[in-house]
Amino acid sequence: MKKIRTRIPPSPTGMFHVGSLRTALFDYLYAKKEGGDFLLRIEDTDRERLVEGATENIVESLYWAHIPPDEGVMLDANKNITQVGEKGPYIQSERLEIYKKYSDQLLEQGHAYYCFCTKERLDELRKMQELNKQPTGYDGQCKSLSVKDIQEKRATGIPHVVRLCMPDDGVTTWNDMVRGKVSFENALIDDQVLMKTDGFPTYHLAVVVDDHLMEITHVFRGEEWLSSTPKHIVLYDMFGWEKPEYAHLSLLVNEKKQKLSKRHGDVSVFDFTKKGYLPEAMVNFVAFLGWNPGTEQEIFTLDELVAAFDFKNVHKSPAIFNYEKLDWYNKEWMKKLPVEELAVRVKSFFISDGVEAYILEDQSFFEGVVRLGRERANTLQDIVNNTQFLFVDSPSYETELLKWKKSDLSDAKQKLTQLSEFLSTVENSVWTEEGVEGSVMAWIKDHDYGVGDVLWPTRVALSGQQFSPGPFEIMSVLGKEKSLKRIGEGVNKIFS
RNA sequence: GGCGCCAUCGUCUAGUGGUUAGGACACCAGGUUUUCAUCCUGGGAACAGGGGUUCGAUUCCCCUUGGCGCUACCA
Repeated sequence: MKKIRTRIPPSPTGMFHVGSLRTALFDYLYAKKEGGDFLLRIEDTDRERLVEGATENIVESLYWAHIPPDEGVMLDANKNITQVGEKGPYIQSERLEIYKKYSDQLLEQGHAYYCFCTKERLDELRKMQELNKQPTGYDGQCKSLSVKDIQEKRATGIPHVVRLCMPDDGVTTWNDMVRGKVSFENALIDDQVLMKTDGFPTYHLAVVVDDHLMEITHVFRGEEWLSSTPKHIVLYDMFGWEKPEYAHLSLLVNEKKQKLSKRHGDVSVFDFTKKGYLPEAMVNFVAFLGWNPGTEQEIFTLDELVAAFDFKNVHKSPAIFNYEKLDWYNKEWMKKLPVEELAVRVKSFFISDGVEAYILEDQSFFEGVVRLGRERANTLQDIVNNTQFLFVDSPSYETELLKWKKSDLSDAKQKLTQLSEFLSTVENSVWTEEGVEGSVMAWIKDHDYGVGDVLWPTRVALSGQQFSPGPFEIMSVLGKEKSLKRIGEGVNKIFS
């Protein structure tokens, strides 16, 4: 039984895309499920679109999502980029002589030919074809060049590319893991450029050569590759190599059902990490785009996904990337994570927001903050946003806010004054959420006060906000001293 | 234009010839509650259309329509 090997081959042309994350996740899940390996290969053959730092971003995104590669481009102990494995290099720009070798082989065998056509001619050709409503594609002019012509042109240094010599009859068919039988007529397929004038291979040559040399058994990729698959299959046959299994995954699309692109909103993994989405939520969400476990379970850990994953539940229609559902997953995961763990994750968001690091050293305070912040948060950033009032000296708010429903401010002042006196008698040892709640509720009952008449102004005095966590939660986080200070300030705001 | 892929609630989806077409998100209503959130209960909401095949089609086949993808010396 051959070892299963999958791979994610991103181009470093920008931040790692959520669609690539989903493909990578499926690669990872399948490999892990089958006891195989998952590799990362960097496909940097387009020299013009290279983006600095993109490779780092790709690797870091994979690690962030907890789906690190087993082989290929990886991170070392110091978080530096490194390459690990016997089949390297795993960065295509470092493999140029390999592609040259195979390109030459194709040339020799007559499966490819030199093409000296200029960009201008090609543009012109395409324009004419479009004008005449003909299928676009190379017209094969250089295919019939004589050996002598070729030698002359090469000798004079005219730039050339190498083109694949597609068979002009027959049908290329394969059995796709998600789509079943797919066929294309060879005659309709263009003589694809394999080697560019700059000596770099195109995707089509490089991907086939590398997947073969790296012993990739399963190729999972987006549906946009469906129509170029015949070219790849033809190449495998020309080389006499064993073909991998293909699975063309449905596209991730936006509300307008178009391919997700950065022109419309957030599409890179980094966009979501910086907003405070958890990798667990992101992975969980993205796994459910085009796949389902066949049960009604919605929340899955990575390990559970590995166990449950099966291609028979991968389906073929495109999936809209639904940000609201992502929020829900993130909220669920924030609830599910232990508070101390969530505190670790959210810490940097507080720091970025300007909270002094030493304040967060107080573990019980910080965890209290987090516990209370996550109740109303969809993201880590939300936790920061809705707990800001806990970090200020005194919350600022309109005095009117202290007024509860049909009650009035002087009543609020009276209740707060009395409550303050009572609270100052509460022992520090009782000053927990439950302790304060028990004491205060009993006190309210003893005085036969309306619960809202007391608790509303108290909560507002503590938080300064119309909507906030409950007063007992806040008091337990703030502690007795600060709580009494805020209630006192509330009293002073009201001039009776 | 050519080629290809796709088609169940608004969204993610279950369903593989016989179901009151199920769940989740979102939405709406009610309840709990000191606010908001949580939580609980309930509700509206879908098989694109037309032909076949069949005793019977959401399910199988064909056509139409619609959406999308590819059609580069980009991946």
